[in-house]
Amino acid sequence: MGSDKSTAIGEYLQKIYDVLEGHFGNLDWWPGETPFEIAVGAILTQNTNWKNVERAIDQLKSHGLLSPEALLKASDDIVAALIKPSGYYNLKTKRLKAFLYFLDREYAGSMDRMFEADLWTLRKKLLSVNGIGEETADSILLYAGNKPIFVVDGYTRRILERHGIIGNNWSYDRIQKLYMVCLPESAILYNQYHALLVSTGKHYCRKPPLCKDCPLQSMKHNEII
DNA sequence: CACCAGGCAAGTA
DNA sequence: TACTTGCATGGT
Repeated sequence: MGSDKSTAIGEYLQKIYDVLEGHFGNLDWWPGETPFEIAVGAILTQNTNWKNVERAIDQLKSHGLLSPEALLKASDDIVAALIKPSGYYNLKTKRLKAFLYFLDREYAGSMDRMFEADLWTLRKKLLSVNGIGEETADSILLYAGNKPIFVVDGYTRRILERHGIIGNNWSYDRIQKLYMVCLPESAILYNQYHALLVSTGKHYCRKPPLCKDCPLQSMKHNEII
């Protein structure tokens, strides 16, 4: 991995990265064949198990609705029925449509054209879409658009908290900046790092006594913060 | 049976 | 600003 900004926290975050990468290897995220599919997945996976999201995406795909034009034309009832396994299906139908209207209005329905926009300007615009919050916006930017922006999720927060790196009241922005200030600006790095944190969160660090086989078990928490 | 999962927005004080 | 609640399926 590249050099850091030579702070204690920066070195610590890199150490975590190295340990996790040694354990999980190269994960090459996000599961999804096209940028649009990834954006749809980012919305559908809100507070939802990825396995359920896969079912929903498979259904959209098998009905030929995994393109902005097709999905925009499909009725809400049809979409809701197809994405049912992902939960909150009525709400998520509205959120998908809100994103589609935005994409159509601002970028003629083209993901490519959307990603030509300036990163932070685009982020702000995505956040103005109803149903797209910080994590969803950043997931779309990083995983669909290959933009160098760090994604913070529940797993990230939980792992950092448990290891004494952040407090329980740190804002999304603060955690995101912690990473982005300490680590080199790299979409490839941020992609892999977030994927590693999610894998860690899924398999370990679930309930408070840290499990013995957690890859981070050996890490010291030397008075970070 | 309870609890969780790759959140978000709207309502309340 | 800082809580609280609704949204919903499928797995453990």
